[in-house]
Amino acid sequence: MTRKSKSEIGKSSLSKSLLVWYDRARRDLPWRAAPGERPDPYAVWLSEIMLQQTTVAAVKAYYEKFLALWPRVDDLAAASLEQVLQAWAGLGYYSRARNLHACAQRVVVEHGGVFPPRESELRRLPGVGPYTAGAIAAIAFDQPAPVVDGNVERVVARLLALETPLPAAKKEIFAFVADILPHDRPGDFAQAMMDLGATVCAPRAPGCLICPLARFCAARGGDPRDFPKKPPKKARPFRRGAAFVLRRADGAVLARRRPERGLLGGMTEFFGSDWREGRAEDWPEKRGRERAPCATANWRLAGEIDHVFTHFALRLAVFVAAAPADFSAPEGGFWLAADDLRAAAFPSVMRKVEACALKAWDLPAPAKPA
DNA sequence: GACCCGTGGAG
DNA sequence: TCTCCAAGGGT
Repeated sequence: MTRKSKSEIGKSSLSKSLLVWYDRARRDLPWRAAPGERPDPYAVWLSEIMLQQTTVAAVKAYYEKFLALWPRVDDLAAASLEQVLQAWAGLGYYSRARNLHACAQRVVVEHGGVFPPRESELRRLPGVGPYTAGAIAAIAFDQPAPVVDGNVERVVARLLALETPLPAAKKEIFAFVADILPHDRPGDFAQAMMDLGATVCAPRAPGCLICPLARFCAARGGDPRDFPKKPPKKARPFRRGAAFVLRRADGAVLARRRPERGLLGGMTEFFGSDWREGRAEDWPEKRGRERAPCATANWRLAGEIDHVFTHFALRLAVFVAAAPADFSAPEGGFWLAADDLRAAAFPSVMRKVEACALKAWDLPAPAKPA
């Protein structure tokens, strides 16, 4: 029997303390299997994609909706991209939805409808990066894969009092996690690290007094909030534009689809101008109207809406008009029937435009979709 | 590595 | 135009 070094004992003890805590304090989440049970890889994958840069609270309703609409991966693969985008609308980062759909089809066609258990195979699937591949391998298949997300980065940066700023510190963090990973419960270990980061080792209010890893933590004694070190953020530019909501007598509105790639790719939107950088005073009302999809309609300004994207803020002037009787949808446009409005693949910014227009017409705001 | 890509909630 | 951020991935 080989003697264990002091650091090996410390690492083993750290993992044990974490798992003991996890068995008592683990969060009960819809996609999480009961203790001792193996979760459905499809459910794990679906939840992991949705949880990318997205809060648990925001994901829950979408997760339930997707699982109800498409209980298995072949159901999702058989759906149209349009249906998937409609169901994803409002959750953000829409390339995830496009990749989700493509990934489901790949799993069906290339893997017989069964998710591959190996991290290296998972990594090749669209929308599955280093984190997600490790998470699925560990959680769904109990493979000893290191799982490093934002929570784990914060927990480890504090444990080690890492002076290296992110993202440069990722290598070091990954190596540490790989080193302490217990091979008997890799799935629970991954989820325990993330639960700890989410509920105890929180960004702003770390609960060091109740932390099971406090005795291992190098940041304890100082201010844990000093870690991880992060580079300063860039200023967010301001853009401005106009949106046009044209309404037919039967209540249908004119819409179009955005290009497959790029911002809000594949999503439905109202016609509008470009969104250009500039100050509010550089955008007189008249300039917006020039871009209207129907020159003969009597456009009036309904109001303005504000929306914040990841890398710019947007203010949109919302113009509304009744469609002339002889007007037909222009190239690239289509009429969205009043009954189909609620289910349309509108991103949140377009829901704001819609709400602004409905209010101007004194129409009731649509009920929030289930 | 840098930049693009949404949204809503907490503090 | 408060700031910060949440189970990242693609290019």
